[in-house]
Amino acid sequence: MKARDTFKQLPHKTIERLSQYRRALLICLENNKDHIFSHEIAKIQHITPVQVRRDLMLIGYSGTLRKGYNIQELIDLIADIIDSDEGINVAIVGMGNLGRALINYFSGKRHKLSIVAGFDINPDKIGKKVNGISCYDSKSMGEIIKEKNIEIGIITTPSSHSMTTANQLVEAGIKGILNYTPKPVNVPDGVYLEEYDMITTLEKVAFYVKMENERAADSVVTRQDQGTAASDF
Amino acid sequence: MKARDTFKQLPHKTIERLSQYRRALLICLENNKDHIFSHEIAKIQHITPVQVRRDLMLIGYSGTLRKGYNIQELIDLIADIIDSDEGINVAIVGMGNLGRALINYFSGKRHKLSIVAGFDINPDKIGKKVNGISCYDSKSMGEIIKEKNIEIGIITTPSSHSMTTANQLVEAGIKGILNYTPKPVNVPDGVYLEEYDMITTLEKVAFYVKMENERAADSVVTRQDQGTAASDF
DNA sequence: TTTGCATTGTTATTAAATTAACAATGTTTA
DNA sequence: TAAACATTGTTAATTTAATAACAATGCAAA
Ligand SMILES: NC(=O)c1ccc[n+]([C@@H]2O[C@H](COP(=O)([O-])OP(=O)(O)OC[C@H]3O[C@@H](n4cnc5c(N)ncnc54)[C@H](O)[C@@H]3O)[C@@H](O)[C@H]2O)c1
Ligand SMILES: NC(=O)c1ccc[n+]([C@@H]2O[C@H](COP(=O)([O-])OP(=O)(O)OC[C@H]3O[C@@H](n4cnc5c(N)ncnc54)[C@H](O)[C@@H]3O)[C@@H](O)[C@H]2O)c1
Repeated sequence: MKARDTFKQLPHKTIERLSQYRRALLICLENNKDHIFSHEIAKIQHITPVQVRRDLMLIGYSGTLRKGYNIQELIDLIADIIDSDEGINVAIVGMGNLGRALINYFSGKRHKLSIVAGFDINPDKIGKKVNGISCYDSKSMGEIIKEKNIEIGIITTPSSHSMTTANQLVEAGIKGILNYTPKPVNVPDGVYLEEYDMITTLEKVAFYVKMENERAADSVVTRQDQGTAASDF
Repeated sequence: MKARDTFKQLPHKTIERLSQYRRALLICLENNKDHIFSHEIAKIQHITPVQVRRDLMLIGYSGTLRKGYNIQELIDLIADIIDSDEGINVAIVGMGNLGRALINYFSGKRHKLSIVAGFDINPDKIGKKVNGISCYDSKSMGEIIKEKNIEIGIITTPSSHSMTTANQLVEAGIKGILNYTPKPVNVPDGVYLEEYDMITTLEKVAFYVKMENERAADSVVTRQDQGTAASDF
């Protein structure tokens, strides 16, 4: 069994954390650090040091006792695991507010993951460039995606068009889809799909804020109750 | 124990799914459906019907045998659980590409969750409005947040400023923070924090696409190997 | 030099989340 | 009317993820 085969069995959560560790490590590297302890990584990511060590164990990386992990080595290893050697090309479908924000954001950030095309149906947008990325007519998706060897599609159309767009992407031979619209899509087996839902996260925060508010309100009531009870004596 | 107390113990994942169920249900309602089966919800959300039924069991909702769940009722119940009666006010800090996209997106969508202010440090942005939302100077965060009773802050500043911003928000008495920058922040206990990392998700998609590519490549090799082996006979 | 200590790496345990199993029930069909 | 069926609701089992426990190691201080 090849080393990379063991990576296939990494827990999904570990994959996510590796991406996050790398981000933290890159920042540390900029600050001229060369080694880092598990508890330092843990602090940054709001997790436990054990979790960090366990993840690193799973990818077979060893640190140095009392010195920690070599940052550059670890970055390289993570790259080995999650990046693909040749890089992966990405397209954005729907060059609206979010699509453009994403393009601006990603431009020239990651070597191995590059947005190389945008698609839209609005004639005003087709043919224009955003941050150096051309916007093509959605109708030409099939050709462009093959021509530019695009493997991942990001959907940022209005949600009413998410399914059509997913179908077009699948038809064009895409391998992975990241759907930012709040309307989930269906794709056949073999196409990796991630639904990325911004409202859910905000609603989750709101829920726990609400819970905390109620807890606080309750504990005031409880304190009053106790007070009354005490005055009975 | 009040009914809402049982909700405090709902699994985190269930909270997330409730938000997603509601979204799906609202769409179904628009299409003039009035009832829905667990397997229909499941299909939309790419999960199993059992998961749906289990979640609904946890929130104590019962459907009708062979008829499914009453969509409106379920929407209302979910609202009871995750929304707060009075609504929650939200602020965006960092009125850049992402901040503006979020404002455009949220404007007039959810009653119970409204973005009511933006903050920035760029004089060109301060005093302007985006989609009806005023942009204030970050310096006045303390006052405005109290004045407008804002409980949740969304951070969309450059990542170099995420920690400063989080501190300002905490200082101003915010209850929950949603951090969209790739640089995690630290907040004291009692402030609910969610780190929302867009790169991680894309990198995750890329990882599984890569795995699939390698699997496909391997299986070609395997097939050739088998071919060779067979021709030995 | 020795003792204590910080830190890693790994196994064991616990907790959280998902899935499976199946009884209950009322509807439809034969 | 009876048999088959679709669907819910719930408990049990399984899987996945996180945490705890602790041995091993070698540096630092005494
Ligand atoms: N803006 C946000 O912050 C935000 C946040 C979360 C989710 N979303 C979701 O992202 C999606 C886009 O949001 P937005 O604010 O950028 O909307 P937008 O209206 O600004 O942009 C949508 C773009 O998609 C194009 N489009 C429409 N139909 C298309 C099709 N069939 N093929 C290709 N392009 C098509 C439009 O011409 C437009 O340029 C929406 O589904 C929204 O719900 C947005
Ligand atoms: N654009 C995206 O699609 C995207 C995606 C994922 C993550 N992000 C993250 O979101 C953040 C914002 O991205 P963007 O593309 O909108 O950047 P941007 O540069 O367009 O916007 C940043 C805004 O923050 C303001 N700002 C700077 N310092 C501030 C401070 N201390 N207080 C208040 N405001 C301040 C700037 O004036 C600017 O208006 C970044 O951290 C980025 O990494 C962006």
